Amino acid sequence: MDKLKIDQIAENIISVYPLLYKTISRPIKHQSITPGGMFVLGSLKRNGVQSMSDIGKCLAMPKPHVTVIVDKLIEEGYVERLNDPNDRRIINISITGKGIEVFHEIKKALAENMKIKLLNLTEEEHDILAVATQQVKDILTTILSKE
Amino acid sequence: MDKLKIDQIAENIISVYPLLYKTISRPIKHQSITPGGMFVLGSLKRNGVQSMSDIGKCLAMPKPHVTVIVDKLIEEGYVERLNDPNDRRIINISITGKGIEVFHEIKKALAENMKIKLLNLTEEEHDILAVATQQVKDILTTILSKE
DNA sequence: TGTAATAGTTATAATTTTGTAACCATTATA
DNA sequence: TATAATGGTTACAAAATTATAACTATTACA
Repeated sequence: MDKLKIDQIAENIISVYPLLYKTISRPIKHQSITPGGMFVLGSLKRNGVQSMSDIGKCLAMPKPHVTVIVDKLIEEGYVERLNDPNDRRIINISITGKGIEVFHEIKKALAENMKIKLLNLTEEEHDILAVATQQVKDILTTILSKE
Repeated sequence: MDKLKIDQIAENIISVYPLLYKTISRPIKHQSITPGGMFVLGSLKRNGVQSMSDIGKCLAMPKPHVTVIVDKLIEEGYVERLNDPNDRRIINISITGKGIEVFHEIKKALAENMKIKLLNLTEEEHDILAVATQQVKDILTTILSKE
């Protein structure tokens, strides 16, 4: 286990977060959705139907918080509750057409917002950023979905 | 401008954001510092002395919030106020030795926390993550340092 | 069957973040 | 000099996140 490399990863993550935050939080503003709601929609969009616990695990979010967020999303018609036929304790959450729509809208606003800034980059940097963000996403997802 | 690639970057960023936040916020808990305080320390550590407005701009944080956070950081002795000799309206914030210390402590806790999870990864994945986070950091920093 | 474990909700409180408006001191400018 | 603009603080309210504990319903298992 290379200690130096882990320190570097930690350092990078600490500095990247506020930067990401800056690029992401603005487009979400003015929408009828909170950041938490957006994350839940994103998780459902990526992973398909998920139980309440699954969502909490995926986003490292406490269960009561998931309940609150899902309640609000249902109120807006962005997701719906489904009973699990095999285990009646489980409640599966499914994103609706309207939910997918609003998710794309926000993603479009985010892309639009980024496009202005990305204009200053070279084609090569675009490629690097596309691959690098994908890799970070994949690996962190793997790490955090365990247990 | 490759629209598809930008969409992919936007998509990745939306999914990475909550994951990063969770990896950061957990180790910070139980410390005498909030995520916001951590971001301010990080900004000062990377950019050196900054005015209140600079901090707000760098972190896309409203000014009153910066004041509140800096007040708390000063209370703990992690940063200090410096008067600007050229413009008496400006107050520059400088990280102290104690601030650097606590920043490193938390980074160590973050690294420690990640180490456990990183154990499940291959050496190759470690390399990928180290490089990828570095690239994301560098490129986003470039983009956002422009105005 | 009886007990423990799991899935989810409810309620409540504390903390953090965000937003707004008013305000003072200082600087820039017409 | 009078006025506007800038940097920062204060005060307040609202929203979002986090944490905890108690609770119901269902399932697993000894």
